Amino acid sequence: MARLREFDEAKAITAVQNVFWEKGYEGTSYADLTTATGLGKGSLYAAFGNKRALYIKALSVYIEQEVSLAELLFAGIGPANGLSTSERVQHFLGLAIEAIEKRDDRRGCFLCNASVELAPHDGEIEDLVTAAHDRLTKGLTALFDENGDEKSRVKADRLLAVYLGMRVLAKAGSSIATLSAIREIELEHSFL
Amino acid sequence: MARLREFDEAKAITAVQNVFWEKGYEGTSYADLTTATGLGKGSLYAAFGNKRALYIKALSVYIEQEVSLAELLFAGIGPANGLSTSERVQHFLGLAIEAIEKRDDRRGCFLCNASVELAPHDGEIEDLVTAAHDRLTKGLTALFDENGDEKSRVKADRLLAVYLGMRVLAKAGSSIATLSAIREIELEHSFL
DNA sequence: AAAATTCTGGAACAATTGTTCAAGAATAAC
DNA sequence: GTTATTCTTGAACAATTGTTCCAGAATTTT
Repeated sequence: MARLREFDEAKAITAVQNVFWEKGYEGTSYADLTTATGLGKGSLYAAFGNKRALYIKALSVYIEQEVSLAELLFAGIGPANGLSTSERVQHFLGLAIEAIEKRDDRRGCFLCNASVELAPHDGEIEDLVTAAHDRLTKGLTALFDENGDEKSRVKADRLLAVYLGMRVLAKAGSSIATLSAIREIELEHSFL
Repeated sequence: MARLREFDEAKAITAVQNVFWEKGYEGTSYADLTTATGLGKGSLYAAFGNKRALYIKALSVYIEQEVSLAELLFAGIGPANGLSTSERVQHFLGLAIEAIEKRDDRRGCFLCNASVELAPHDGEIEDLVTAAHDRLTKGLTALFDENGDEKSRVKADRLLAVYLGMRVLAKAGSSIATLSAIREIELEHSFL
């Protein structure tokens, strides 16, 4: 043992996450990351490695946080306790709306961004993204299964597509009215 | 008048389009573009301008081509003549599946890629993307109107979201089986 | 053929890229 | 307090970035 690490590792990767989330992988320079974290290049490299490793770390943390929350939502655990199937789906799609509505945040879903920008070119990132999608799909499938839905799996896949599509529309500048209307009709249709 | 332009302008922007489509805006260097077109930097700059102008040009051409085709499909004109509403929607969503199935092409939809990477940061590109989405939505709305659908507009927005979501899933590595199943259930649900 | 004009390729540019490394600061163990 | 170890900062690095510019090639008009 010797000199202790001065910076908070978790805060650093949160800062890194925000930069990649906002600007994408190629749009982010290592200088952006040192600025955002307030660290020297040496420290960042020593702690996490190169730019790609940093991105993978940030994405992994994002997935672990957001997908876990979604799983709780789908399962009706915690804050989602007592919510109906429809209400849980409503909250899920609401993620895409609230980011715009409440936070004026057009960074979209980091997972979705990674799928578009990097998954086709980087096998490791593809695996991360695929695993995250699988967890979401499984959670949604179980949710639909609660109602004895026979096509639970396909409906789960389709709902994930709707969610991702809404995220894309939000980045493209779709209005809250449009996004809300999509969610509304989606809820009507899914549970006839 | 003096020396004539030696290269084919249309071929050049097609080459440029393919590079941006494959690698994204930030992932593409001007050197990539000169390599792809076979032109010197001077020629490219003289003919089209800087990197951003080149991207906007390539995106505009893509939109004009693809959105026009989609409009014909929705309207049942040309190759789509005689197709039912359901069949036209099937073909539309098929765009996301066939790229993978027939061409093993994971570049996705250039318009969707632009929405994710650039629309939130570049107003001019946002406008292009929004206009394209509007044309698609209008075409779909008219299609649903043929059946006297009262919620044609919202259904159009929702279908666009499904399409974009499928494009994201395809980039993320979703199987053809999954994508096809999504399309199938989407067709069942949309026309009850 | 000469002149005028436009195109072409690539050299040149400063700025930025991702990464490495070394010199010094800070702390734990002795 | 000394030693050993780890951390921190930032200088240094070669490579690449987007862009400009110029010398020469090509073509039309005179």
